[in-house]
Amino acid sequence: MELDERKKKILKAVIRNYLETGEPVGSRTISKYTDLNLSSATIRNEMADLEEMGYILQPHTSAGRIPSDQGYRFYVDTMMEEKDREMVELKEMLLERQDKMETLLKQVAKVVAQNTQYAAMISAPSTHRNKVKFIQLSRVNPGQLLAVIVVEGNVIKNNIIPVAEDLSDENLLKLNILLNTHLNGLSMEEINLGIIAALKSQAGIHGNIIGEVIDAVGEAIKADEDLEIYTSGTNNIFRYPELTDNGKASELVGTFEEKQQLGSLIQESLENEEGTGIQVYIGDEAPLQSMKDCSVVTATYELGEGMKGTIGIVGPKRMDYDKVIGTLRTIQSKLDELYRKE
Amino acid sequence: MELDERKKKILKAVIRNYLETGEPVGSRTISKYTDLNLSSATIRNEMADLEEMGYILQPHTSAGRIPSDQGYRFYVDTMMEEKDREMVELKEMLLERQDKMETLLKQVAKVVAQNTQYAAMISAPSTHRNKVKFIQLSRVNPGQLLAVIVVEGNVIKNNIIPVAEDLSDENLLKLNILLNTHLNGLSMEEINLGIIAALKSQAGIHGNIIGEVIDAVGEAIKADEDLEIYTSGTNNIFRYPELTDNGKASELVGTFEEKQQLGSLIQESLENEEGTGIQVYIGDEAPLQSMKDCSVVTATYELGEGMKGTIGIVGPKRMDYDKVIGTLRTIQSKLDELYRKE
DNA sequence: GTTAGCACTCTATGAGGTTGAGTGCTAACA
DNA sequence: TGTTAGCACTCAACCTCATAGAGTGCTAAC
Repeated sequence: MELDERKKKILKAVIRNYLETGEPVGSRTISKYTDLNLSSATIRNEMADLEEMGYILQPHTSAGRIPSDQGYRFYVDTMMEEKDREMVELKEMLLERQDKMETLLKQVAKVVAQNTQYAAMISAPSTHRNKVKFIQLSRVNPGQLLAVIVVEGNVIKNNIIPVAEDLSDENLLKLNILLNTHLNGLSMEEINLGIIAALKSQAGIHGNIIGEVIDAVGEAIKADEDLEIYTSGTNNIFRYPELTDNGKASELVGTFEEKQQLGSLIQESLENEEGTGIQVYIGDEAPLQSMKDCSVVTATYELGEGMKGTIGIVGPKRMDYDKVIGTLRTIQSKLDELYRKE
Repeated sequence: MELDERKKKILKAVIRNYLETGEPVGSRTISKYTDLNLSSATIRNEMADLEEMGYILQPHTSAGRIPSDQGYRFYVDTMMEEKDREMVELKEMLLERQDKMETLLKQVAKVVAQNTQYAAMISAPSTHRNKVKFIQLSRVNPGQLLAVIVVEGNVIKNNIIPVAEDLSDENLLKLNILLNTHLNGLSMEEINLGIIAALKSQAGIHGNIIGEVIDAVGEAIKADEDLEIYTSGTNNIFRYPELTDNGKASELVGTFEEKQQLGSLIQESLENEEGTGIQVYIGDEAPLQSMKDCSVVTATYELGEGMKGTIGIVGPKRMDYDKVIGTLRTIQSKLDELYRKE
């Protein structure tokens, strides 16, 4: 069977209507509120076809139709009309420039959640590929060294390194020079065991203690930056009964609290990125079991210097895709703008 | 009317039973399952008295009794039998020592939530009163200085300071010495505008740029450490219908996500602290509107050096107070132990 | 002071009936 | 051949009513 123009129009009408009301849509409604000028009977025939083709389905025999996952997918892929979103708060927010990445991200998440009325999350940009700019070891206490590492994008890591034996000022200075000359300009990804070993052999005679410290610095650099993820508007899920019935809410809230779980979503989104960097996962398409009754829309953003992160929105399948995608696009461009200004 | 021994016994039985079952408790149940050997009729008379005195109440005329807030309060204050809690996971967890405060706190929250099956939160210890141990300014980029400040307890703060004009190596060194000699040993609280001004005048001739940097360091020290709070087991609230009915869940989840809101609870708990540092808020007693149908138990903990933080547990009023308080006490002592070992 | 007995209250449960939205099918129509 | 009016049918949602059962308060007797 073919999906002709009329069927498309009807499908679109069904989806639009269902997105608005959340109620199954009947043939009479379609017949009255479209410019097709067809009787409900004709619509019924067409709807039966659409159901057979898998685009819509009936919750029960005597109810109207609701879109199936396939129907949503078709809508998102071919029929959406993105809405432009003006977000005043966002503009104001970005005017007073945030020095702290954390604050910025939290605010973005909040604005997104408030604008869309869905649950939002945002991952801090990964800095693995950023280059080391500056390394410094200082003596804080006898027996404790402080290692500070700054990478491009002014991301700062610090670690306290316990040492068995004190280093002389002279050795500390040497070590600092050694570390900086060898590691500056390398990305954190590139600093591997081989490089660390080479460094150690260069340090030469000073032996054990220095070896220890170099190892610790290596560790500090490698240390899996624990995926920072911020969420906002988790409680928006309570606006949608289909996400809250039968204890589904518990699962979702759990997932949003255990931020690592959201990691797989971030991962997936960064990997599949192409084009606009916006992706829609409908129902089972999302990699998280707890979201099988949701739709998830993700967008990657870039803060320059290869620092890529992901914003995600989680809501019911009958999500206002147009609005959500419009919002995410606006955010993407604002963040881009923000970076360029710097 | 007086609360004699028999009434107390009956009250205790009602509360115990209700904590277990969550169902209103009838006179017959009490008559059968206590060692009082009284008929249900007698119990009924006593229960009528207890109701008049405000310790228990009836959801409706033909139902059993449930404890009132006053009843819970009486129970918590005078009749509780704390249960010793052995928490194997906790021991294991603390064996592999956590170097990062953040990881430690998250794990504690998780263990507490899992053990009690209520929602848990924990605030990072405040470091306002901790003394500055070490300050260092370094040049990262032309035009950007990195300020690293270490306070007792090895809490590290860092800030990038933009400078209009580059400082010479010599001046930077002088500045470092100046900052360390004057600020070391002071607590962050103690470093006020007066001290900063004195420092500036000491810096003397170098004038503007140095003044700017000193101001920025002052800012960095003052910068309200944004109350770090971690939560775990928020979704445990779904185990208790009385917290989930009529959209209450939404409010609670919101409060747990917006961590600042939990701040007032932390505050309250630290202020009212006395004795064991454990406090119970029943219903309206908690400072948060969203928790008016909950009970909240908080415990302050100390990681030495005056670093005090708060652990909180939020659950239904029919919470297993004995277990919760036992758990918190165990945690308190483990954390104390942990510090002593260091 | 304690208890047995009884009338009373109120919730929870389930059966039965009604309504209304919506369908599928058929036959007539353009 | 596509469209439509009409009709019988289905099913969830809602209301009502009756019943069972848990529990109470009160009274009178022990």
